[in-house]
Amino acid sequence: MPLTLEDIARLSGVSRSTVSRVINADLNVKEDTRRKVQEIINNFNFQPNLAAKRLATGRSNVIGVIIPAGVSDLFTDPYFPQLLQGISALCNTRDYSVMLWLTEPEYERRMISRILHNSLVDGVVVASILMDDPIIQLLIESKMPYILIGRHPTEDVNYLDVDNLQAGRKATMHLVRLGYKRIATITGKKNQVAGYDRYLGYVKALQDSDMPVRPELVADGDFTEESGYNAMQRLIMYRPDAVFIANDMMAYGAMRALREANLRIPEDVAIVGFDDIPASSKTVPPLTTVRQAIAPMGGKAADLLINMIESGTMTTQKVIMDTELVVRESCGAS
Amino acid sequence: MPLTLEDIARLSGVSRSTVSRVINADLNVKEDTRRKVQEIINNFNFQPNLAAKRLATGRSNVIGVIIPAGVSDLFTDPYFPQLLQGISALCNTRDYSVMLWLTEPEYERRMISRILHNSLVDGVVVASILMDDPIIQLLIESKMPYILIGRHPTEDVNYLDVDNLQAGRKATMHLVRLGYKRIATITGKKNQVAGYDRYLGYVKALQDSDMPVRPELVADGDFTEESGYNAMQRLIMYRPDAVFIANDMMAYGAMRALREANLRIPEDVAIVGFDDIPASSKTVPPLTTVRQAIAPMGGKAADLLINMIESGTMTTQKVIMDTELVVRESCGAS
DNA sequence: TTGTATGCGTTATCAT
DNA sequence: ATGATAACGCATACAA
Repeated sequence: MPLTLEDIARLSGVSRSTVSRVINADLNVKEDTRRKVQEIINNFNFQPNLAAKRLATGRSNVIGVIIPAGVSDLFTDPYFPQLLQGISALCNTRDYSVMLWLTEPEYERRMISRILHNSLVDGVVVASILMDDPIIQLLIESKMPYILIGRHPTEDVNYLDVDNLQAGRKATMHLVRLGYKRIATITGKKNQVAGYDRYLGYVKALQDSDMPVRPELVADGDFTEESGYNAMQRLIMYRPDAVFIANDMMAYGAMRALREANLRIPEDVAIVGFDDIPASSKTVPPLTTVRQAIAPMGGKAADLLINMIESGTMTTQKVIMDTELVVRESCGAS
Repeated sequence: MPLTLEDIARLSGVSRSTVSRVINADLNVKEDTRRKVQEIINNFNFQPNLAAKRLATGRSNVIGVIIPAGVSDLFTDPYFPQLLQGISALCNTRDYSVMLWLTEPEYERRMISRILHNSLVDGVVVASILMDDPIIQLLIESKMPYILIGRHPTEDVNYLDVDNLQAGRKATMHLVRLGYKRIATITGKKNQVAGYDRYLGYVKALQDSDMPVRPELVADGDFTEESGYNAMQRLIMYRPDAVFIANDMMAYGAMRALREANLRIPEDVAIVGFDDIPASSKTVPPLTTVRQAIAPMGGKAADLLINMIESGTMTTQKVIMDTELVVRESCGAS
């Protein structure tokens, strides 16, 4: 039912090829006819059929975003919305569209394999990969341009990440400098790179300060509020005077546990979180936390991916984004 | 580079059409050859080119989701992630993919028009529409199957929504029954249907109870935490003993304002929110709020849309989802 | 039951 | 500078 190149050609008295040239800004077209054709296009609000374009050129101007829904909590953590926002905004500027897949673990492999081979997208951004995720292999084999959000230990893998290790170190170091002696940590999932690296940063800060890493002061969580609450309850008996917590959601849980135990923040226990999600400036007391620029990271990822697509190159990229420690009352700042 | 039907045909010693029949589960194919072909397909992990399929059939098995990013706060409110989750999960079950557009106000019209005409998607879900949104007209004119999330006052428009009016009435009525006399409200944006309808529900509850609607007890917000905080500060001087607040984010802001004014919840001021976002069971005190099933609503919307697409009908649909009042301590429940 | 031929709406190559 | 024509990979009407 929609108009085609052929229709526009007939209406403006030229051939299909000329119309195509006008649309693709080909220089070999007389200014006069260009204007004439463009007017018809505008009048009828003609939009070329992208499926046909895809078939003819091999490119769709669509990138895929794959979010393994099982990995993190899509509902409570604004991480993914922000990432999507960044990706989407950049795609708008470069005339790309985004295809979104929230993959469920049970279908993940099959679905990924479909995505990589059915030619719907020119490249993919894959968010929140596990350290040992098998889909990496599929990605590499597929020859499709891709970029991971989240560092990956393997060689020859394209990724983009915040410097979780440095950030974890910086956050813990802040507590060291403030004079805390029994600094604990609540970790994220250690099979996720972010969880692992933040934990390593904590360890490194203590080692660099010649302080012991006490196993009883390391409590594992899984990035959810609930797990932060539980982890803090386990930690309390070991009397930490400060805690570095691998994300803000868990920090809220930890604060809840401290409140229930009638411990004051930061007088009895100081807290540092990670993410600076919007609510963190509104907690009581406001949370000291590491700010990572999620949306810009998404934009950067999409930009790199589109560059790879358009240049046809697949050079390995490893980009590390900076972070910033936002100091608030939860660890004693005024 | 990827394999084509032709390749598979050659490899399995049949014709292109037979392979096509196998893939599309056509009954007219001998079980024997079906198995043979299927095996080749599996061995080579063949995936048909969807652009070509789209071109040949006129259908892409892709639906679009359009979220006007200007309308609400994508980052702090889990509404959109949940909606996306519901849509995505349903699409997985029906073998559809989703294309996501977060439209920015300045480009919105042009972008929508492109989406509706470039044949990338078979239909669209449009979230969070303004009451007077001009894109409705574009939708109707385009003849593309669509469904709005959010009631729309115009006739002959397909939408799906929670019953905001009933829910607002139910929430306010709860406060009436508990004996509160000076019940205030903090509204959402009144040019969004949800904001408007929840406000109407508040008014209706008071009228049905022969209580006056006092203008000074109505404070307008815009669904953000900050606006809830400001609105509550304005309300305090008029001494409300209870407040119905049009969403949970604003309720958090209001609770912050009350805390700063040294007013106790619910002893001095009782609170009812709307959304039951995950954090609402963890506030102090836990928030009484209206729960709407967002993800299921997204799934339902996608289901309806796909039905429209596959049946080729465009009958007007108006579906209203139920809500549930979750009573917690913020209005005096144990 | 299977194969052949045609068309879907573009782009791209080749003439003119 | 422009037009005719052949792909692109699939589905499908028709023939066998």
